[in-house]
Amino acid sequence: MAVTSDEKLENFFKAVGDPTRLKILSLLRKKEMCVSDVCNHFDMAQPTISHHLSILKNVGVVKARKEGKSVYYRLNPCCIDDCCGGFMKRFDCC
Amino acid sequence: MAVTSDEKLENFFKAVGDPTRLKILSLLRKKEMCVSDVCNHFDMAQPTISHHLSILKNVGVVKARKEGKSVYYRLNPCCIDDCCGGFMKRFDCC
DNA sequence: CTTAAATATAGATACATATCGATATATAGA
DNA sequence: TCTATATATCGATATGTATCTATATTTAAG
Repeated sequence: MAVTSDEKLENFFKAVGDPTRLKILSLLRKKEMCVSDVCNHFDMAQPTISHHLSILKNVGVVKARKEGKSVYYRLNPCCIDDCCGGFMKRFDCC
Repeated sequence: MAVTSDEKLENFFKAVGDPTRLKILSLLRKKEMCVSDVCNHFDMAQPTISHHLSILKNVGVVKARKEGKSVYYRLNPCCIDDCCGGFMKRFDCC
């Protein structure tokens, strides 16, 4: 398996090293959700949530799917596997 | 095994989500190093490196040992295992 | 075609953090 | 004890980022 680059790891860890985004990921653990669903779990403006979702999407830890007026976000566990697993492997933690 | 808290994960990911600190961790992969050893690998002032090392130490991913005038830092793989492994487990990535 | 709803983008601002130089602290050696 | 070396701490500054409001974009419904 190819080694995960430092840059990818850095961006991934930066993305998940934020309390709001950690909570969003936990929300998406069981089922996909559209933006307004996610918003309902936070006391933040909608553009703020959109911004967090786009950061998560950019690193690949969530994926988006458009349906009608809504955009549904879902978890992409492969990304977590790649980054966390790759990081652990680098330090012989597995 | 106890679940790793969101706060611990957040601080761990914040700590490793930085290019300088990622590189420091890679340097410590094979052997422990004192602060000035680490400094020799960067084009940064010594207090900056000390600051990065203290962040890594605070989250537990490195440990420090004093010997004479020097302070030696070494990797603590258990912490990586806990955080990355715990995160993967949370999302059924293992 | 017009309106309403869902989401994204833009611009502004406040807060966090990375970095530096100066300096304090601790320790070994003369 | 005095000096030199290694590291940490402090205060200042510049850069990055989270957040907001306002607005643009897209799509469904009437």
